[in-house]
This record gives sequence, C-alpha cells and structure tokens, in this order.
Amino acid sequence: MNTAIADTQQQILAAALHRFASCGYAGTSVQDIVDTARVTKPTLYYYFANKAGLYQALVASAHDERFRLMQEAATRGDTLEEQLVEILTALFDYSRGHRELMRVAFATAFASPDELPEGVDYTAKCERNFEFMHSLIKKGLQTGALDGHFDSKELAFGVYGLMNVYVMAHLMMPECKLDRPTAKQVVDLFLSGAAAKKTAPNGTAKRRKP
Amino acid sequence: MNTAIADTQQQILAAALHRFASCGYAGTSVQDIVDTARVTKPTLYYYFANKAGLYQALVASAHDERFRLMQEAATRGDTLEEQLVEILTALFDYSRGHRELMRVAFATAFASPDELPEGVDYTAKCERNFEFMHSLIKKGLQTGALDGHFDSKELAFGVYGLMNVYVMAHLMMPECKLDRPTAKQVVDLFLSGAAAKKTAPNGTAKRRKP
DNA sequence: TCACAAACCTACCGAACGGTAGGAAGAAGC
DNA sequence: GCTTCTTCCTACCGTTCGGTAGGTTTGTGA
Repeated sequence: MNTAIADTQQQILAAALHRFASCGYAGTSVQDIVDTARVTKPTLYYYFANKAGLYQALVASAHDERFRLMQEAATRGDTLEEQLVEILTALFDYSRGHRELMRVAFATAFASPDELPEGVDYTAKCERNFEFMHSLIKKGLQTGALDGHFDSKELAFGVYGLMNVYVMAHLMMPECKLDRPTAKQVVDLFLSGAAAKKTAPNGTAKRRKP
Repeated sequence: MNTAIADTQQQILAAALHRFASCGYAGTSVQDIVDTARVTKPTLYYYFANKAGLYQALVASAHDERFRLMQEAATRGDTLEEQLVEILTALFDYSRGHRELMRVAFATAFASPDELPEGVDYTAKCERNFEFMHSLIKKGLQTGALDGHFDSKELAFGVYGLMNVYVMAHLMMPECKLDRPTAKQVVDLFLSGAAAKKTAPNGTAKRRKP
C-alpha cells in the first residue's frame, strides 16, 4: 500500500525532525523518535539505514529546498534589487514555516565534525547555495548595478550573511519579524552601500522608508 | 596547593572545551573529558557540580570576554567608524585565537532549549552584548553620523550580525581571513549604506579601497 | 485457497552513559 | 607518632543507548 508506506515514513521523518530540532543529533535517541512517531524501533530501521541516514535526509532536504526557492525567486525579479527582495522574502517565508528544519540545518552548520555522523555533505550544499547568490552579485557588478570598489565575494557574503542572520535571529527570538517588509529593509540597507551611487546632487539617494 | 588546584581545574576546563567543541554537549561524555584531562571522573566531580556546570562556566566566560573586549575596544576609537573597526578587530582577533570557545558559544546559541542543560542564561548575556552595540549605534544616530531613515535596532542588527557572520564563517572555513583589514571592509560596507550621505557632488563618497 | 512479500511487532543484546561510595596518598599542624 | 584535610583514586551503581534476532500480521496475485 503506497499511502501506508509513505504515511509511516513521513511520520518517522516528521517525528525525527521534531526531536532533532529539540535535542540535537546526539541528544536525540532513536527511542525518542519512534515514541513520537508512534511506531517501534525496528519499523524505523525498516525505512532508514540508521539514525545518521535519517538525519542526513532531513538536512539535505532543507538545503535543497532553499536552493530551489532561491532559483525560483530570482526569476521573479528583473533588476538585482528585485531579485534580492524576492529571494529574501521567499527564504524568510520558508524559514517562518519550517523553523524546526532551519534550526536543524543551522545547528548542523555550526556543529563540529565529530558531533555529527560522518558523510553529511552539508558543506557542499552550503557552498552551492552561496555560489548561486555569488553569481547574481557578479552579474550585478558586471552590469554596473553594484559598486566595483567591493569584491564580489565580499558583497555576496554581505547579503547572504545578513539574510541568514535574520533567519537565525528568528530562530532565537520568534518575535523577530521575518516578512517581505523586513526583506526590503535588509536589501535596502545592503544596497544603499553596495549600489554604485548615482550622483544624487542633493545628497539623498533613492530610499524607501519616509 | 594553590597552583596544583588551579592546574587540575584548568586542565579539566581546557579538556572540556576541547571535547564540547568537538562533539557538542550531548555528544561529549564525562569519560571523554576526564580521559582528555588525564584525571578520573571523581576528580572532575570534585571541582565541578556536574557536566552542566562545566559547560555553563565555559559559555559564560566566552560571552563575558566578548563583552569586555567590546567595551575596551570602543574606548580606543573617537568616531563611530573607528569604534566599530576597533570592536570588530578585537573580536576577530579573539575569535581567531579561541576558535573552540567560539564554536561552543555559537552552537549554544543555535541549540534548542532541550539540547542544553537548563539554567544556561546565554540569552541574557547575548542581549547584553547586543545592547552595547545598539547603544553605540543610537549615539551615532543622535550625532548624525548615521542615516536617520533607518531604525537603530535594524542598524545595530546589521553590523552586529555581519560581524558574527564573519566569525561564524571563520569557524566553518578557517581559510576565511579574520583580521583588521577584514574588519575595515565590513565596517566600510556597512557604513557606506548606513552613514548619512554627505552630499558628495560627484557622487563618490569617501571610500578606502582604490 | 494458499504462497509470498511487505509492513511492523516484542523482546532482547552488549556497550556506554552520568554519577557515587568509599578509600588511598601525602602534606600540615601539633 | 598521630590526626586532619585536601586531592585524587578504583570500582561500581542503575539506566539508557543504538541496533538486531526472530516472528506475527496483512494485503495481493495466481
């Protein structure tokens, strides 16, 4: 029965995500997961090779979904500024709706190698995701939309880092807003420095907030 | 014997830091720590109440040292820009020299409540440290050094977040430079947007890199 | 109707966990 | 010489860990 298979498997994945997000990898026992999923331990080992495989599946899905969202969002903007706002908005929305997954992903990123099971290739996926942003920035430098005094990597690091800082802040302080207006503010703060100044004679460049 | 006391205690602290940084809180066993410190388990419990107390001591020292460094660095600058460069440089230097402690501190920040022992008041110390930066930014807004279009919290979030992003990047990718030139670049990127534009008629505001 | 395979179970394994009881070693004071 | 205190030890406690052996249930195709 396909639905039953997927059902139990998804139940285990959801339970594992909940437990890993609450207690970390080492702090979560397989017993915790199967109890939450209302199945037994051998059932989990029927669907997943081991505890590590379960974790890897979750982390990989987080990075892949972020990558997909960024690509999709970038097509919805014509200028670099529009693209950035779309990307940040998409990732903010996703992060709001998947806080536990984001927590697991960031905890994985800042965990030491020995803390996690070997073979979690999160660095490659992180780099791939960053390089997508980097490619947009490089294009922005070529078209003259961005200030050529800055290095492309430094700029990409700026937006990408700032974006992630907001996501992380939302993880630590849920009251921290994570919506389109916030995305616009972040892009505005970034671009007002990064964008090549267009010789505004009276000294006030385009700015949104009154 | 005072030196012997401090010696064994420091040995345990150093070993605990090393193990916690490598394997996380839950992933580190007390046996690991005492083996690394070349003492036995009861010796550890002679100096520390429990595994949690050991961890708390380490995390608290990291945040307190960062706070002290920021305060001290701020006195070494006259303008806001100088202060920011000094602060970032000081924290970058410290982070380079204490990577394991930084790793533990950040891992703690992004860990879930249940992952760590209760009573780790890292949020209060995080807030205190952020508010110090926030106070500098508010002063910068009052003196007109910063663009009043932005919210003080948003701006403080910008620099503080950007600074921490670089520290985190250095944790993940040690080849990522973390020195005074980097600090200057970060402040430059931040201020070129956040600083009130000084009506440069030819459109090029002060910028450092040629 | 019956063989078969997928789905899921109870019950258990050896190992490692955090923490402790109780004492040995050695210097200090008398 | 004897007591006392600090420092650190061996040996062990009960519990939980990740993982498995071996079997039962259940729907399916012939």
